[in-house]
Amino acid sequence: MGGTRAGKPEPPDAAPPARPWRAVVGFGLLGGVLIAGLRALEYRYLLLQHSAEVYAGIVAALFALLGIWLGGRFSRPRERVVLREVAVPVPVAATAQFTRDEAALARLGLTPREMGILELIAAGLSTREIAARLFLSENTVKTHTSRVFEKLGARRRLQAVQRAREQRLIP
Amino acid sequence: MGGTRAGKPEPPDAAPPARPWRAVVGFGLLGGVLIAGLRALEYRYLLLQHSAEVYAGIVAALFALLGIWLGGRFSRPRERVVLREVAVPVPVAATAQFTRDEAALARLGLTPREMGILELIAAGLSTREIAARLFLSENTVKTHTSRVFEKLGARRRLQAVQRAREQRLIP
DNA sequence: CGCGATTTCACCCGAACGGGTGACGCCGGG
DNA sequence: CCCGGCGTCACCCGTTCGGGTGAAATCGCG
Repeated sequence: MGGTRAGKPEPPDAAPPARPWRAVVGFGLLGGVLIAGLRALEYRYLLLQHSAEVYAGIVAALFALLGIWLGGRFSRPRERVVLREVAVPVPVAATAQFTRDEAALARLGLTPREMGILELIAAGLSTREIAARLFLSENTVKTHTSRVFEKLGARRRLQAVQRAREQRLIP
Repeated sequence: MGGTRAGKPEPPDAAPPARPWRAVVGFGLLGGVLIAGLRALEYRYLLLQHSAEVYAGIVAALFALLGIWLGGRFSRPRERVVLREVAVPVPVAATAQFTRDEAALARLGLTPREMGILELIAAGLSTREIAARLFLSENTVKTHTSRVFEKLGARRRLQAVQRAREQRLIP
């Protein structure tokens, strides 16, 4: 994200702040110096017959270049929005309904209750939330989760979910 | 989101089409006309004693303005890349290898580091294990996970994984 | 009926996690 | 040059989790 983190409601970035005046001042100064320099040159080596034209030409060229640079610098952003599409493959059968591997379930010896708990764990619910949803005490839920863990050989909820997923017990 | 989160591999689209030479030619012509005009003026009304300075000043100013205008004209508009996800149906492909939804990633503003941490979390690793694998301090890992949580709006590791999965950030 | 499996609950303790704050170095852009 | 984003790390505090033990109630089945 461009600006602040975490903010979801992010209005398009405002125009860049760039300080024109600073450049304008520098611009003026530079111009003065240039003119002074040229004048000094002119007075020191009065060698140009038609100095005026050459003089003007040089000044014009220099200032034109300077101007171009400045213009490029301060022309308001003029941003061009480029739409880039990223392909996000969505399986035709996105709704491919999941079927539990009953064999694996039997092999692991997970009871129905434990299976239910496991599903809720996989759904990201905390022990407390599971207890609330199933009208159980938190202790009970913890007991079940412990059993699930040992049957799945997991030491953490996430491991359990991962194991269960690769055993096709949950989608 | 500053949209610009874009990928690094950015082959910037070719430069804007605008034809510079036309402007350059016009620029030159205009310059010539201007100088000619000023010269005529000078010859016609030989009224300026120190015409050179004034002359130069005028030319400088005019050309500077011209330059600014030109610069603004040709400054390449900076591009703002907006990612858009487009659903591309893919054949049943059971082994459909996973591709991350970069748009979602940009939208959420997850940094590469955070994404890496998220992947390891999803793999079921504990904070300590992640720290060990990435040669980081546990505190650092915790900081990253915290950020991941707030960006994903999750309060638990499992919730984060679940969110990430449904946003197609991880398989 | 008795036995084993299942489900329910309690308590305790140490480890892990979540949340907050502060700080430092680096880098890239205005 | 200064600012902001990023990555790194520390410390603290409260909560949750994981693990262990124990113990009821319930139920299916022989």
